[in-house]
Amino acid sequence: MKPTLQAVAEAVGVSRSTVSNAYGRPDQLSAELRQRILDTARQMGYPGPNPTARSLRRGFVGAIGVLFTSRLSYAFTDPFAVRFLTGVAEAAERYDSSLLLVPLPADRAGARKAVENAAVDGFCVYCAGDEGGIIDTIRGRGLPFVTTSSRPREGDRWVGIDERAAARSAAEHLTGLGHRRVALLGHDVLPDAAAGRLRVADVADVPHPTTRDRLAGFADAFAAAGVAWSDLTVLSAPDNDRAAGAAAVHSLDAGPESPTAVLACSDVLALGALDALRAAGEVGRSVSVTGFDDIAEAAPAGLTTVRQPGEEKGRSAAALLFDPPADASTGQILLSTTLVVRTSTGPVPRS
Amino acid sequence: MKPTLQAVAEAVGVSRSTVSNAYGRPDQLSAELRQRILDTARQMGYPGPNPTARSLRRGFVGAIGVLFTSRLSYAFTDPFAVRFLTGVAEAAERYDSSLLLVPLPADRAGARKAVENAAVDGFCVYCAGDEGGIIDTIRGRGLPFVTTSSRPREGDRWVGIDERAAARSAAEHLTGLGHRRVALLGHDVLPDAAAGRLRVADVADVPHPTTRDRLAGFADAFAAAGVAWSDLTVLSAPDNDRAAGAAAVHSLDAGPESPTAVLACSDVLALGALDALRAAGEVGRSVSVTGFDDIAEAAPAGLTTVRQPGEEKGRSAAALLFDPPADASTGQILLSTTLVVRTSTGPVPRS
DNA sequence: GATTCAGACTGAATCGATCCAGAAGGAAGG
DNA sequence: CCTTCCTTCTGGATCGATTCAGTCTGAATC
Repeated sequence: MKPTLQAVAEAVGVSRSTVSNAYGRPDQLSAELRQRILDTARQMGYPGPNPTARSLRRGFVGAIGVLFTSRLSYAFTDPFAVRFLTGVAEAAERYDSSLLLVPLPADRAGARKAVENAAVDGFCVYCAGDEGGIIDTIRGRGLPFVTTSSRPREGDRWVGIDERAAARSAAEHLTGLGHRRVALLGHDVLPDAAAGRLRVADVADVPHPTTRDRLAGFADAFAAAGVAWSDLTVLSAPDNDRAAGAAAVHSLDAGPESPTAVLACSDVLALGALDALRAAGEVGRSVSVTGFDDIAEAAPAGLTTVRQPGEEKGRSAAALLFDPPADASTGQILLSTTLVVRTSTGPVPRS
Repeated sequence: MKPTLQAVAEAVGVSRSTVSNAYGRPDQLSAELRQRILDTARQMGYPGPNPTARSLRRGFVGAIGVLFTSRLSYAFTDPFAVRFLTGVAEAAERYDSSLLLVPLPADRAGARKAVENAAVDGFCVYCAGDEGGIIDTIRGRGLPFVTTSSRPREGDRWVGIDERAAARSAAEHLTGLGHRRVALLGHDVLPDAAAGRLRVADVADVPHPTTRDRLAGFADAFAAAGVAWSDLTVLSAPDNDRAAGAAAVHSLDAGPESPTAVLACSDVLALGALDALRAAGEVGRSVSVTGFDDIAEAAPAGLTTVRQPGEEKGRSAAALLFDPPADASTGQILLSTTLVVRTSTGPVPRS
C-alpha cells in the first residue's frame, strides 16, 4: 500500500497541514523543512497528494467532460467530430485541464447515470438535440455546460453556426446552376425509417435538429426557386458515414426523371454519394453533389461544400466553459460559414 | 448549493447509510422506503451521490487515463493515433469506463505533475519511449498501465508489433524490385536536427524507439542486399504530418544520383513524399514510395504500406488494463502486420 | 522593557460519501 | 415460550487530503 500524507507527516515529525503545504503552498513553510519533507516523501514512495481526495476537499476536479450523442467510438470515425475534439483539446491544454470522454449507454437510464457519475467541472456537449435528457441531467447536477446543438435554450452557453442559412447557401448555388430536380441526403431523417428514399410530410417531422435545420435550409432555397418541398426527393442514411451515403444514393433509380443533384447534410455522406455515382457510371459530373463541413477529404475529392470551422468550434466551446462570459447574453457564439465551390457541382446537363 | 446525501437523509428521517444504500444497494432496504428516499431526493434537487466523494471512499474511479507522447491536440491530427483511440474507446464502452485524456506539458516537471494529478485507475500510454520519465511516474503511483512503446520492460503489460521486422518487409519489397539507392524518411530522426537530409552515424543514435526500430528494419533489408547503412540517405521531418513529409523530400536534389525510392516511417510522411514528388513532376512512379500503418488515406492514394491493426491495438491495450492477465508473462500482445502492395512502388526505372 | 509584527507551524473541522459491525423487530422453528 | 434467523435500518469510523483560525518564537520598533 502506498503511504498517505499522514504517514509522511509522522515520519518527518510535523503536522499533516505542513506536508500538505509542502506540496501546494511552498511559501507557507521554510525552504529547508519543505525539502526535508519532499525528500522523505520520495524516499517513502509517497506519490504526492491523492488526486481524488484533493478534488473532494477543493471542490473542483480539473477536468471537463465531453459528451457525444453517438457512441463514443463512432465519434472518432467522424472526421468533423474529431476536428471539434481537437479544438477542445487545444483549449484544455491551454487551461491545464484534462478531458473526460464519457461513453453514453444507449438506454436513457444508463446515459443519465453516466452523466451523473462523471467527475468533472463542466461539460461540452457535441451536437445533441438533448436526446435522452442529457442536458437536463447536467443542469440537475448544477454544472456549467456548453452545447453545440442547433437550439440553445435562452441563457445557455452555446457555439454553433446558422445551420439553416448555411444549408440554404449550398442549395442556392445549385438553383443558380439550374437544378430543380434534386435529392436531399441526411442521416436518420426519420426515426426507425428504412434507409433510402423516404416520404417526409413536413421538415418539422425530422427529429434530429441539425439535420432538420439543414434540410429546411435546402428547402428554403428551392422554395424560392419555385420547387415545393413535396417535389424534393429525400434520402435517409442509417449511419453518418461514406458507405451509408453511397447505399442511400444507390437506391435512386436512374432514368430521365432522376435527380440532377444530391445535397448531403454532411461531407461523409456526400463523398459516399460521389462513390455511388461513380460506380453507377455517372462520370463527368452529370449529377452535382454538395456536402457540409469541409473535412480534409473534401478538397482532394473536389467536393463543393459548406465550410464550418471545426477546431474553432471546439476551441470556443471549451473557452466558453473555462472562462464564462460575465454577461450571460454573451454566451452564444455564432461562427460563420463559407460556401466552397469545387468541381463536384456544375450546370444541369442538357439531356 | 446542491443538497448533500446528508440533507436528504435528514429530510426523510433516516440515516445517511440508508440513503446511500437507496442509490448503490437497492437490496439493502425495503422498496417503499427506497422509493420515498428517491422521491424526496429528486424533489430536493439532489443530483445523486457526488462522484468524487464516492471515488475517494470506494478507492476507484471508473476512468482510465490515456497519455500521448505528443501534444494532445496533435494526437487527433494523426490518423493512426485516432484509430488507436477508437479502439480504446470501444473497450471503455464495453467496460463502462470513462477515458481521461491528459494533456502533458512540454516540460518534464509539468508532465510529471499532470500524471500525478490524474484521477484514474490506470493508464494507456500511446507510443512513448518513456520520454520525461512518464512511465516511472505512473509506476511511482502504483497504478497499472499498458504501453505501446517498442521496448516493454520485463513484466510490463504491452501491446505492439515487431516494428523492425515489419519495416524490413517493406524494404525487402523494394530490394526485390531492384532498388539500391534509397532515402529513409522519419519524424525527428535526431534530436534538434534540422529538417531534411541528415548524417546519422548509427541507427542506435535515433532517440525515438519506434523510429529507430523502423529505420533499423529498413537497414536490415538493404544490408542483406549489399547496401551499407552509410550508403542510405536519411531524411528527417520536424513533424509527423503530410506537409513536413513533403518538405523533407523536397530537400532532395534531383539528378542521376538521387534515390529511386523513399521509405517512410509513417503513412502521413509517405503521402507527403508523394505530394512532393508529384509537385516535382516525378509522375508515373519514377520514384517508389512506401509508408507505414495503412491509414484510410493510403488506399485511395495507392500507397504501398505496412498495415498494422490500429483499432485492435487500442482495444487490446485497454482490455489488458481492464482485465489483467493472471500470468504476468501473458501481458505482452504481439500483433501481426501485413505488407500491402499498391501502385506507389514499382521496379527501378532504367534511366 | 513593553509592544508589535511577521514567519513558521499546528489542530480541529471539513469535503461527501461508503462500509461494517451491530441493534431492533418480526417471523419461523422446535 | 424461547431460540434462531432474516430483514431493515443505524452510527460511527473511514477514505486522504485542504483550510483556516490560532499559537509560538524571535526579531524589530519605540
